[in-house]
Amino acid sequence: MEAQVPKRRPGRPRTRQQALELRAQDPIESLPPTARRLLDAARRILERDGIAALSLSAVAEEADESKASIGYHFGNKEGLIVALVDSLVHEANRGLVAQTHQYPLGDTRLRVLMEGEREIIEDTQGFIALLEIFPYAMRSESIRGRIADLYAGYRDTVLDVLDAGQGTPTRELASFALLTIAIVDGLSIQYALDPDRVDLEAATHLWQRMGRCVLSDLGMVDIG
Amino acid sequence: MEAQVPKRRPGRPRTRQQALELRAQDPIESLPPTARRLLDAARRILERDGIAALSLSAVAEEADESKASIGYHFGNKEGLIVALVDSLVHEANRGLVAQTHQYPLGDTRLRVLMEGEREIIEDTQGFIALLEIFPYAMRSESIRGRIADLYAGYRDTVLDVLDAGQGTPTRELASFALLTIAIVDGLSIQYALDPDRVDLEAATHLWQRMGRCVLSDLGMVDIG
DNA sequence: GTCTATATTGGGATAGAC
DNA sequence: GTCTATCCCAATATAGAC
Repeated sequence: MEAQVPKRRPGRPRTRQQALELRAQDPIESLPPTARRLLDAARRILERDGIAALSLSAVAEEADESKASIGYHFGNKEGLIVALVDSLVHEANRGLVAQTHQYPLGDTRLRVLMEGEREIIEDTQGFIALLEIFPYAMRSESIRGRIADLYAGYRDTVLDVLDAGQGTPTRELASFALLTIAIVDGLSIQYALDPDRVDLEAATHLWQRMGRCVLSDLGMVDIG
Repeated sequence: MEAQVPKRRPGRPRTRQQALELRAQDPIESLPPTARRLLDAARRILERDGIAALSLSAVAEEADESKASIGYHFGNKEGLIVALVDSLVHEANRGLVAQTHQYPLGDTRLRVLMEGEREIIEDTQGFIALLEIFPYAMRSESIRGRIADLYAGYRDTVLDVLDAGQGTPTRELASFALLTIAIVDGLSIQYALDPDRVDLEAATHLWQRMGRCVLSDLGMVDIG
């Protein structure tokens, strides 16, 4: 009896348009019900108890399914984690896009983006879950590629906010997107480790000031 | 036969002076030779093969010692990892302090700090090792506290560079230190995941520009 | 497709000789 | 202080019945 292998293996998207399309499809909606229950259970365990607690037995019990069904649907543990990453990545993308695209282009949306960062940092769950997977990601080409694509998507979203996404961004704008994402991650780490000694309010305020400073220099936006 | 428990348990340093003193002592120099070999072996395995490969058998083999000796010297695996974190933390601190303190105060040192960041990001080994431990850290109070102290030390070092360390920093300066460290970590993550799509050169250049912009605003430094 | 039962491995811990 | 040998357990994977 052959174990089923993960089906879709989409190539890394080459253009921003392709990346946007990739973000649109839900990787878990097409799964059989049992596989979906298993995946949901895995996500709950990862976020509640961490990667160390993510054993096949724990997943089976949490999902109220059998251990063997994991092997059937995902091949092995690696396959389960790949699917889990896909689901986390999709969710994370959906969240960011939803948060920014409900606002009009330009000044307001940028302010929303930067102020929204603080909420994202305080809601560390999703990010922490990805950090827990990081050790796996650095050893598995397919997992690392998926997370790398997630980050590329994040950067594209920031670019969309800044210039509505047309054309090739300047080197400065691309760098600004890189830094914006880096700030979110970096602050999340320090805040998760030690919330008492990390003043997110002041930090995001200063970061906004720095952004305003350089963006007006670049002639991009004036959010005063 | 009682297992030996880790000896030093220094309280969390309360002042910047205490933090500096803490950074001065080497936590592994006082260890017996066998314990030291075990710890060095653990560090090699962590950096080479990741946390998943850090089993007691692997450590014993790499160190050419017996598995039981780990239990004797460190109590259990958790104790070994705590000691490992101490050693990584000490090393990381030494690196940053050495890099900044060889330069004169003020403008030059700040530029060195910011340009040195790029090297730190490209040399991801130490940071990746800490990230691999992150899942443990979030579940173990003593490990998390040690890493939190490391970050507090980093931030203090940045403050030293900015104002030579006297007095209580303003909220803005404290935030700047926070952001500086966050940038290093955040860029490291994106660079580790996908070096081809991350232009460190341009990103650090833009970050320097943003720093210059806001610091001159604050009347702190002019590194033009 | 799903389950029970089991094979097999490898990990962490420790007793007891030296 | 250090080693050998062993114990116990948890985990993954899979065979085979239904």
